[in-house]
Amino acid sequence: MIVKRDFLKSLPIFSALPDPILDKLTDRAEEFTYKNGEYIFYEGDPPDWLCIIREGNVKAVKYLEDGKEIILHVFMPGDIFGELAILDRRPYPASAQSMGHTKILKLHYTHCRDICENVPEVRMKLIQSMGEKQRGFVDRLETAMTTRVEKRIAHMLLKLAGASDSKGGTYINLHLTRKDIANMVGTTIETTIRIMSRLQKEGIIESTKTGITILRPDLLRERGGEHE
Amino acid sequence: MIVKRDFLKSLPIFSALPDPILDKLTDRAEEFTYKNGEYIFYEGDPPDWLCIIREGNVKAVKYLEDGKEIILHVFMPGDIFGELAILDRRPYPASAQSMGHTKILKLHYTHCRDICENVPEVRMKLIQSMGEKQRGFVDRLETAMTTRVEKRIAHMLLKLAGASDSKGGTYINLHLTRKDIANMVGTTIETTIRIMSRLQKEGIIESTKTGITILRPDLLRERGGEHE
DNA sequence: TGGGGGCAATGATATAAATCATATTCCTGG
DNA sequence: CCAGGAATATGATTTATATCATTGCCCCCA
Repeated sequence: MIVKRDFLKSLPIFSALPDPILDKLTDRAEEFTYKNGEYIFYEGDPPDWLCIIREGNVKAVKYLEDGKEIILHVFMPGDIFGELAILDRRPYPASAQSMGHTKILKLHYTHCRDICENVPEVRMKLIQSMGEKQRGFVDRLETAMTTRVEKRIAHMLLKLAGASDSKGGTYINLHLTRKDIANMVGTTIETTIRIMSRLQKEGIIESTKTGITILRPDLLRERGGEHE
Repeated sequence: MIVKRDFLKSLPIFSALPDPILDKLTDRAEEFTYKNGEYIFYEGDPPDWLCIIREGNVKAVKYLEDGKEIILHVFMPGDIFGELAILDRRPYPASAQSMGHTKILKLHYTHCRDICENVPEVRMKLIQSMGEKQRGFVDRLETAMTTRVEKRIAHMLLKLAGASDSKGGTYINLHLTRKDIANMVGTTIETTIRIMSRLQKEGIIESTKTGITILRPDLLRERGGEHE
């Protein structure tokens, strides 16, 4: 399985790994495929797996008592999630749900914990990625605390365009439904549809089946930043 | 300075530290005092210090372009903040501001980084505390994404009461202004005042100069949880 | 000791967004 | 290839909350 090995090697976290250890890791990494809407794990599950996205996208979701869904984060190909599993052994704080068809590499925590203990570079990378995540949450909170919904959506779109690898951060290579967007910014589907339609009519964004293009990042930033 | 040493020893993170290392650390820990509103550090500062609260409270704040303040977190006595300084060396993502009079112990990152490298127990504790923080953010986001302001406030009060060490989690030992509360849940001062007054009139909470008592946690939970 | 600035309180009004209601289109799985 | 559920769209109505405006209080310090 040369391809799997190369994929692991290509990840920043494992790039410094000596070959023999990498081989063993490759051996132990199990690949799974998921269909749209399937869960990789549920909130509260014992955190036994560290997951890496090979293909597709995964959303971290949480459900309120009234059934309302909150999307905490959208993971991209190459992203690692569930890394708390290795570091602190408490239950997953959210569920991980497949968006469309995905391929996920899973590593059992016992395997990578050893590596993490023994290879300082891997440990460092993992800690750095936790730091990244924390900064991501700060940003996420900033979005969520903004009152006007249009601002929240604008902020979120710009952020996603930056994260999704694309020419100049203007294309969001993701199939997001209006419901997804609503659950990311904490509003209703109807409001999201109205605002997205307005942004589209004004020529600021273009929304297709495959993704969203930000035609005028400048104007969108204005929407996201100013106090009207 | 026996007292300072004992204080450090009393912290979970340093409790496993061998005596000689603890002594050295005690020596290197500098104590500072801050008045209400003073900043311990600013967003964007180089993250040179790990801070521990000896007395008082500190809020982690961020400012939007329009000057609006967002309170990300309120730290309690014994809490550690700025720990990203040791782990990943990127600028602080938020400012730390003193609430009332505080005493802060500061450790330069070079000093504790060595300890962190060499004493696995300390490293573990630190990573665990990062995990805690991440879970805290998830919870924070959950609050922020709730639409009704009353729910958000109820959720936040219950959370604070749990964090603040008090008999049965019904007393918030903190001087929060209505503005603080507004900035924690992302609303205006007026709306906060109205909702807090209502909750007080209904006998659910009691607000005094020194803190807030939750008289009816059950009713508050209802407010925070139900869909009206 | 007296003023002044921050904080709480409250009313009136405007408005953004939730809610309710219905179509229409679009996929997708059988 | 068809049916039916999901997603998009749009209108009407209600409601929560932002916004504007004013007042009084308290406490801090000059």
